Amino acid sequence: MLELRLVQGSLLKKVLESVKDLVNDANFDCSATGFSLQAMDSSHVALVALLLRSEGFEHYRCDRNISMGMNLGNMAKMLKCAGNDDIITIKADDGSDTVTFMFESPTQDKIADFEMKLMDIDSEHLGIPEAEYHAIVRMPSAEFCRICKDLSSIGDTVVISVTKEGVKFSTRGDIGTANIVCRQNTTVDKPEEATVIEMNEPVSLTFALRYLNSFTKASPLSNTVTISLSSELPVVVEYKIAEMGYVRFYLAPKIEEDEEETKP
Amino acid sequence: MLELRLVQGSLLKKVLESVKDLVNDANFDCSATGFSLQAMDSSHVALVALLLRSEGFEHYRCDRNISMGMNLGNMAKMLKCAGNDDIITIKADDGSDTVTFMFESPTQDKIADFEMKLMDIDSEHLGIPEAEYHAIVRMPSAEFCRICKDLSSIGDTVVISVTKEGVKFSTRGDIGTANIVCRQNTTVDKPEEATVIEMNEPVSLTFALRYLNSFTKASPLSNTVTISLSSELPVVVEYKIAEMGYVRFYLAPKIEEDEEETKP
DNA sequence: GCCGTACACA
DNA sequence: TGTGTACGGC
Repeated sequence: MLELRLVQGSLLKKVLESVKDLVNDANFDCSATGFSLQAMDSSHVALVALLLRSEGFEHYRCDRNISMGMNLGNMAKMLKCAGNDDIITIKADDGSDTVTFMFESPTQDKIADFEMKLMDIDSEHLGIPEAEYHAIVRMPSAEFCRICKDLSSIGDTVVISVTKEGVKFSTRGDIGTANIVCRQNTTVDKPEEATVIEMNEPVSLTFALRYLNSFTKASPLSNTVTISLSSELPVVVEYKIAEMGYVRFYLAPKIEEDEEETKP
Repeated sequence: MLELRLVQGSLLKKVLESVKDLVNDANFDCSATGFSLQAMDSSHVALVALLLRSEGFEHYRCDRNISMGMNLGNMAKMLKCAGNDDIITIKADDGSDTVTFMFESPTQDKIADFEMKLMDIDSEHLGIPEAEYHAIVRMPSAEFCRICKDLSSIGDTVVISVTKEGVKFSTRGDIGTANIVCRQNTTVDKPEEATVIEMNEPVSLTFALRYLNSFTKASPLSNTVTISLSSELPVVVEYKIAEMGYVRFYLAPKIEEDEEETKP
C-alpha cells in the first residue's frame, strides 16, 4: 500500500514537465526515504535523478519498497489535469499494476482520480558516487536558462570555463562566435539573485547545448541552479525543490577528440 | 426594414465565435420577439439555438418577420472588425439580398459599415419541445470548460452521471481512466461560483467530448453554464446571455450499442 | 502589471 | 507551418 499526499501539487506537475521531454519511461522508486527516480535520457547521454523526500509530503505511507514503471508523457498528461493549487495524492495498492493520481481542489468541491497502467521497465539503477568538484557555480536559474537558449541560436556546444573571477560560456557556429561571462556577484538584494563561485581548480568543459536546454525546463522549480564541474566527470545541473529534494541532471562533457571529429 | 441596435456589441461577437466552428451556414430569424437562430452542426449531430430578445436591444425595428441566411464564418470575420466596446447595428432593407453591420466606436470617432451577401439556406426549423429533465446542473462555465478539456486529453467520450451529491464526469482511454466529481456547493462567496444540482432522478449519459469542447467556446458569454439531462433526450448545455437570452447547444447521448461498436 | 505559454487563424 | 492574439502564472 502506497499513499503519498503532496499539498503543493504544482511541484509534481513542474517536475514532470521538466523531465518528460528527456525521458520516455522510467521507474519511480518509493521507499521510507522518499519518492525518487533515476533514468537515462532516451539517447543514453544524459541522466536524471529526482528525489522528493518523505518529509516533504503531508502524508507519506509506503509499506514496502516499490518500483513503479511509468510512461512519463502519459503521467504528465494526467498531472496537467490537476489545478495548480490542487493537492495531489499518489496511490497504489500492493501488487496492483496501476497507479492512481488523486487531485483535490483547494475548496474540496472537485475531486478527481486518474488511473494509469504501470509498465515493466528494465531499471539500470546506477550508483552515482559523491564526487569532489573542481568548481561549483550557483546562479539564478532564469539567467542560466537565458544563456543556454541564447547560445544555442549561435552554436551547438558550449564551453563552460570557470575561474575565480567568474564563469564563461562560449560557443562558435557558422554565423560567428559568442562569449558570455558572469562575474561572481554576492552583493545583491536577494540571495537568489547572486552568482556564487566555489572553485578549487579552474575548469573548462564542453557540452551539447541541446541537453542543457532540456535541463533548463526545470527552472520553474527553483530560482537558482547549481552547476558542478570537474574535468572528466559529468556536469551536474541541480535544481533544488524547496523542503523536498532536488532534480539533478548529469551530462558527460564532450572530449576534444569528439569535437575535432565532428568538424567538417 | 430591419434595424437592430445593440449597445454591447461584444455580445454578438462572442456569440459568433461560439457557434461559427459548429455551424457553417444558418438562417437568422428576426421577428418582433427577437433575433434568433436555430441550426444543426455540419455533421448533423448537434443543434444550436440562439435567442437575443428584442428588449435587449437599444433600438429594435423589425417591420415583418424575416429570415436571413448567412455564412457564419464570414459574419464572424466581419464582426471581428468591430471593437469590443463598439455599438453594433444590424440593418437590412426589405427585399434586399444583403445585410449591413454598422460599428460605432464608443467615442463616435469611427463608424464602419460592412455589407454581406445573404444566402438561401434550406431551413429545417425544428420545434424543440420543452421537456422535463431528470437533472439540471448549474456550475461555473470555466470549470465545465476545464473538465471537458482535461478529459479529452484522456478519452473521446465522457459519461456524465448525476446523483444528489454531485455530478461525475468519467472517461477512459488508452493511457488510463479518469473521474472528476463536482460536489453540490451553494455556500460560496459569489453565486456564480456555486455548483447547484436539481435532481428528480439519477441519470448517467455518454457524450462525445469533441462536441462538448466545441460548446464551451461559449463560456465567455456567461460565468455559469446549465446542463440539463434526461435519459434518451439530448443534453442541453445553456449559456445565458445577460438581459437578452441564451445560446443553447443540444447533443444526443451516445447509446451503449454505439460504444460497444467502437471498441476494438 | 508583465511575461510566457496555448490556441486560433492565415 | 508560422504568426498573432488571449489567457493564466509569477
